[in-house]
Amino acid sequence: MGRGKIEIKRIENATNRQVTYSKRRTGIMKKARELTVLCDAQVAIIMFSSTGKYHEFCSPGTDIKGIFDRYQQATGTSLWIEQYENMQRTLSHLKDINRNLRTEIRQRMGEDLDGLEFDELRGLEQNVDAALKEVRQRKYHVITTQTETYKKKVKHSFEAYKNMQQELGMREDPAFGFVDNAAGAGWDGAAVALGGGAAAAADMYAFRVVPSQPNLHGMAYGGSHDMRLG
Amino acid sequence: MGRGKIEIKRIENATNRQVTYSKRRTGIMKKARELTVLCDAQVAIIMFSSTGKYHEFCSPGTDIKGIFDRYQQATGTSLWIEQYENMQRTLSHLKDINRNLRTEIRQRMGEDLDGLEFDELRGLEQNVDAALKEVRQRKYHVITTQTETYKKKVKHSFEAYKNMQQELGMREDPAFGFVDNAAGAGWDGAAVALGGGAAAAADMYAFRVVPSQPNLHGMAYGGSHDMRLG
DNA sequence: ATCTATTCATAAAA
DNA sequence: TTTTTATGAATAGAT
Repeated sequence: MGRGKIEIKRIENATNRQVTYSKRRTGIMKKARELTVLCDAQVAIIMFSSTGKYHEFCSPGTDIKGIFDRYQQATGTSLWIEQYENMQRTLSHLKDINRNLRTEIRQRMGEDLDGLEFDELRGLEQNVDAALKEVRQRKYHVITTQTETYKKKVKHSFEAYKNMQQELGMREDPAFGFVDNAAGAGWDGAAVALGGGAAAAADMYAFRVVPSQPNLHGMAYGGSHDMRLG
Repeated sequence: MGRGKIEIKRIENATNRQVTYSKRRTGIMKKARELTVLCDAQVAIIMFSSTGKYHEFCSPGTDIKGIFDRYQQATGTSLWIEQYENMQRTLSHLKDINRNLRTEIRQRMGEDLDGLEFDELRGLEQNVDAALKEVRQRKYHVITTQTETYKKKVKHSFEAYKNMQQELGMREDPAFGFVDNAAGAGWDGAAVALGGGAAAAADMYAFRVVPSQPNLHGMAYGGSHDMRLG
């Protein structure tokens, strides 16, 4: 059908290819429309040219999605439904897990204990007790390290100050002595601040429950767990 | 194209309609295949005859789903992709939450504390300490209730026994006395068992950390949290 | 795009 | 069904 028979193989000339695509596409669409009317059929066609241009045909009375839905039903081999249902399952599984995790956290916070058997309560108590010991040990370690660091800082700074004082005293007039004393008082102040810190640290080992709830990694210990799904 | 021109309208004769559907369907499929090869295009066709019979064509190198996915991208009108991506987002959000919850639980168990600041540690300690008090209180309540129940049971049973003994003593011969004594020993045994329970209860308030890890709601306190996604 | 010479598709018949 | 064949439709290459 044309001025000569052509071999069915890729048309190398890009222009010819594009022209042929246009003509034949129109032809197919027309055929599809005729089939739809003549035979009372439903047809959906989606096409992409080699240049990425997109065209579609769809029988009137439905749409591409409608035909694809029917296609999935007909084939049984659901393309997306399967994936979709997999995701649904995964999602609900994750939600279950999250609910359990929240329950565990609440129980570890001493809430919602009504449902627990005695043995479970005993296990929880021992576990929380062990955890408390761990946390205290870690806190102790941190405060020790921090105190050491402060001590070193102070010592270093104080030595720097002494050196400076000494150098100033050796080659400057006595008017600087007053300034030096003031600097010394400043360092004493730092030492007092450090002492305050140590006192606070000691205090922290007391079993004090304060209303303020610090956050850890964005989670409020003792607060409500608002990381649920919207 | 045939022995006579035909009008493009529904073929009323069912047989003719079916025959025409068959022939024209074949024709369209052939055209589609040719277009695919000649023009290096991607084509997908889905058809349903008026009798519900289903046929498809798809360019080699892809499948219906592939073309449909591309179609959705091209049109922007995401029929299903939007839903899919929503679910993906929800899923990854849930996973994040899950991870955070696990972290919180681990920290409440005294693990993974390295990343915590001092203030966070202090908050955690106070929180866990408060939780421990709650758990102990609850355990005490449970054990008290349980003990009361046992006491009532024993009392009730003992009274029933006494009544029986009395009745037997009143109208049966002394040979039953031996049997009654044996029954009494049985009740003594029950009392001893109860006493053992009470002793165990007292022991449970000691800060004992045992290797055994009871489960609560299917979750192992102190165990690994294996409720993660597969 | 539009125009033909050709080839192709297919309606009706068998 | 499939095959045949006369005929209308589609289109390759030219313009």
